[in-house]
Amino acid sequence: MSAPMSPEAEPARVPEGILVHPTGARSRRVHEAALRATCDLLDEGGLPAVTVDAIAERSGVSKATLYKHWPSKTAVAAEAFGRRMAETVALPDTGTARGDLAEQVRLVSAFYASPAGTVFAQLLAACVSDPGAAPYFRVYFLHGRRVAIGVLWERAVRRGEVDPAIDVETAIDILFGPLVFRLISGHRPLTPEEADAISGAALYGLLRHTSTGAD
Amino acid sequence: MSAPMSPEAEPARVPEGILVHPTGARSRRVHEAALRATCDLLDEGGLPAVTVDAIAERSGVSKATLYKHWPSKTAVAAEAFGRRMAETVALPDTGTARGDLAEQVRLVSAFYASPAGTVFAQLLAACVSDPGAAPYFRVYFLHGRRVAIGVLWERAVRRGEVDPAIDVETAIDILFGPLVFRLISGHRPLTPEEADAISGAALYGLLRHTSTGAD
Amino acid sequence: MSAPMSPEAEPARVPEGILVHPTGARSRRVHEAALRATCDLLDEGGLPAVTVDAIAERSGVSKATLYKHWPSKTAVAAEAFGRRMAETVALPDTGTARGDLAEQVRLVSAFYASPAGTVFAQLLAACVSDPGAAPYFRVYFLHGRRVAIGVLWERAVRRGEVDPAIDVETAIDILFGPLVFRLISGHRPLTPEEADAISGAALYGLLRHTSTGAD
Amino acid sequence: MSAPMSPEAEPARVPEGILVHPTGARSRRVHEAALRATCDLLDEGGLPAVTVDAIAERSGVSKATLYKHWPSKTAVAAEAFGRRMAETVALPDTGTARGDLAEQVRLVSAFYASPAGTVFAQLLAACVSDPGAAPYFRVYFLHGRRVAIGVLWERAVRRGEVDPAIDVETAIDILFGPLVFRLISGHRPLTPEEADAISGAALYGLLRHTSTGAD
DNA sequence: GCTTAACCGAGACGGTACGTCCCGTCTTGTT
DNA sequence: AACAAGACGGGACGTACCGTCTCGGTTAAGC
Repeated sequence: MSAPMSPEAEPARVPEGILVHPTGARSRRVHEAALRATCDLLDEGGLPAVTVDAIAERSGVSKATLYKHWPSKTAVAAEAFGRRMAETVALPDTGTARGDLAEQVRLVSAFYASPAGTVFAQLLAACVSDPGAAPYFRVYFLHGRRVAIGVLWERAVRRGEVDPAIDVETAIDILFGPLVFRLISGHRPLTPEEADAISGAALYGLLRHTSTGAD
Repeated sequence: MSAPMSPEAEPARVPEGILVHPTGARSRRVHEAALRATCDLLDEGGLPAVTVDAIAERSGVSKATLYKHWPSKTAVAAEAFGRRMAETVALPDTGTARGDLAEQVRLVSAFYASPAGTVFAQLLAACVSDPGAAPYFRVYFLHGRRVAIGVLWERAVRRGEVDPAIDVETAIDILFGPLVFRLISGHRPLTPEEADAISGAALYGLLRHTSTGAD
Repeated sequence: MSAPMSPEAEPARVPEGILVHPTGARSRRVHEAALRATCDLLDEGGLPAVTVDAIAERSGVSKATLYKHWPSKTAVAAEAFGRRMAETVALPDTGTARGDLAEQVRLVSAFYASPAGTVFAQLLAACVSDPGAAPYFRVYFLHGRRVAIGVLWERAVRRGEVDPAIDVETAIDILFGPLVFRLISGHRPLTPEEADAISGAALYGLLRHTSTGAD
Repeated sequence: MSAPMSPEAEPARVPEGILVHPTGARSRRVHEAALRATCDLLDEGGLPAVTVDAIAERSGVSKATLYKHWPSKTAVAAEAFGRRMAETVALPDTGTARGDLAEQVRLVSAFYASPAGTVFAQLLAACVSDPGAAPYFRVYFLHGRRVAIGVLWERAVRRGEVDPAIDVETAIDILFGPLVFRLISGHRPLTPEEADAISGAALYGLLRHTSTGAD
């Protein structure tokens, strides 16, 4: 809705409108303690290990206070996961849009296949039954990712390598939606080969090319 | 035992390995009663309304029996939902692959945006944390859908309209993965316009086309 | 340990030893505001409606301040209730001790059966698990009542109508203890008829009278 | 098992109407386990030590099950306390009604002044704010006591020692109500001397006796 | 009239217990 | 033998108050 697009943009601007919670020195410390404990729990047992009671016990933050800072445990986990992952964003630069995008699809595919990818899937799934947590996931995780891909796309547009009529949002979803689909439903594996097949087909399109040329 | 999903892929072979449960006349009646009750519950309150206790009470099937037929409530819901939806599959035939596929993306997008689409999202999400239910969802729902799209794709391949080097599985995921992504994360709407933007970009590819023409 | 019985005994003497709190003009205003808010809460929902948070919000007095004036919310409620009820004490004067005491038992029984009687029971009960509040209840409520009955009793003693060997405390407990017992445990109703039965038996004793006359 | 309601009337007749809970061998064992654990907790810390969580942990009975057997923790405590105390009822037999009743008042006064008396007071008080528990307290504790006193009273009536016009319920409340009042409010001590003063005044009445002799 | 110290409001916080929900297992008795 | 009925242990939920503890901001007395 309103999230600023710059890499360093502070969430303090209240993106999505409602991620508000107590402020002040003490509250900030409490907030961080809860996020740190939640990260540990995610590492140890994924999202299922993240229960409100566990966060409270591990962090020393009381349950009532947790509910004053977040609408649900999923929201805490989304913020904790998003904040940590924000550090690990590294964009490829191969010289061509084709190369950059294909590489990025490969990277994201590998990420999804990793343990962190499992957590990503659990969070994504949890947001379906926990609408209050969805904004947290979008703001603290998805948003940063989409911004990063946006940089790649803009670069490609400036170079004239991609179709400028295509919205970046559409492009992102076409490249990564297939990976998400597979991650969630598990109907196909997430291997580098599959990643290349997907990026290849997405970049060049599904329709026959020779038909436009000659033949 | 289970609904045959397509001409060649018979689930009777116990696909995915473990969809077994008691047989016999009495058991069959019990099985159907549970599925019927589950359908009602899905209609009334979506997946959250489907609890083992509710199915048992509504269907007259005891909880112990339910656990002999299915590994979890999500599995029951997946089978119930899949069976019902199997009746409503109708493939477009516009005369061109481009038209058929674009229309199908529009239809699926509309389906996802409907109440049934909400249930679909809930089931998909539930499968993440309930691995035992995932096969049921694939066999009783996804499989039929993919087979149907496969028919469209084969037709297009025979006509020479699509790139035959692209695997049908890849094509399916590129066309519908973006919709699934949006359905789950809610970061973009599922309107007909968006559906067309996606199918357009997917069919023609993200890279600039003029490059193929001249230059 | 117990409250002095004299009519003029002012609470300012700090009976029971520990009913101390900040003084000064500002504090007095705060004190009154809290009592007023507590009275309102008692009217609206009885003692259960009296929570420290509710008093604070309603009165504008902060929780920390409340704890500087009273040891617990029960103490506030006891003082608020006692102060208000102090205005409503009216002693019967029928001409005979028998009539006065019987009428008083009837009046108290009716009071116990009224909404205010419910609050009385709640306060009495609360003092069991909140020893810090008991002095407040005794000083601000019970004391006044016992003093009033003491007036009746003294009058009767002077008239020679009652047994002067019986301590006024004993007499009070025999006349009103039964009512309190019923109020708390609810094993018998608090009707005027029952009140008369109790006062009658208490005044004349349980033993057979004819036996003393004849035999 | 339970306080006899009358020589032969079994509580199974659902006294007070609603003390129902699951039956069957397993349930009976669970019921007993909960009561035993509650007794231990009462011994260790009185009613405040009886929390639903504590009963559950100590007895191995789950919270949900506890709530299927009793409406509240107070009800459990009342039943546990009542059942245990039922064993300790011993009636005096001094030869005269006067002696029997005075002795009984002394005994009850001593009981109230004992640790068990504290628990009694806590239960009585708790029933005020927990109406669902009151029937349990009446059925499992008060009733047995009142029946016992009733035996004393009947004996006295048959002997012609007490006024037959006085209902036994009234007599009981006059003799023991004062003790209960003192126990709860703490305005006077519960010593043997006070007990005798009370029973003396109650048995002979508050009015002057010389009037019956002459005049 | 100006400090300055006591008092206050606002409210966040840790803690304890609550009563509920649903799961998956197990027992009992029936058909 | 398979089933209905349903009790049970377990675990997590979200809420309600409590009593304590910072923070700043007002008084209102004493200098």
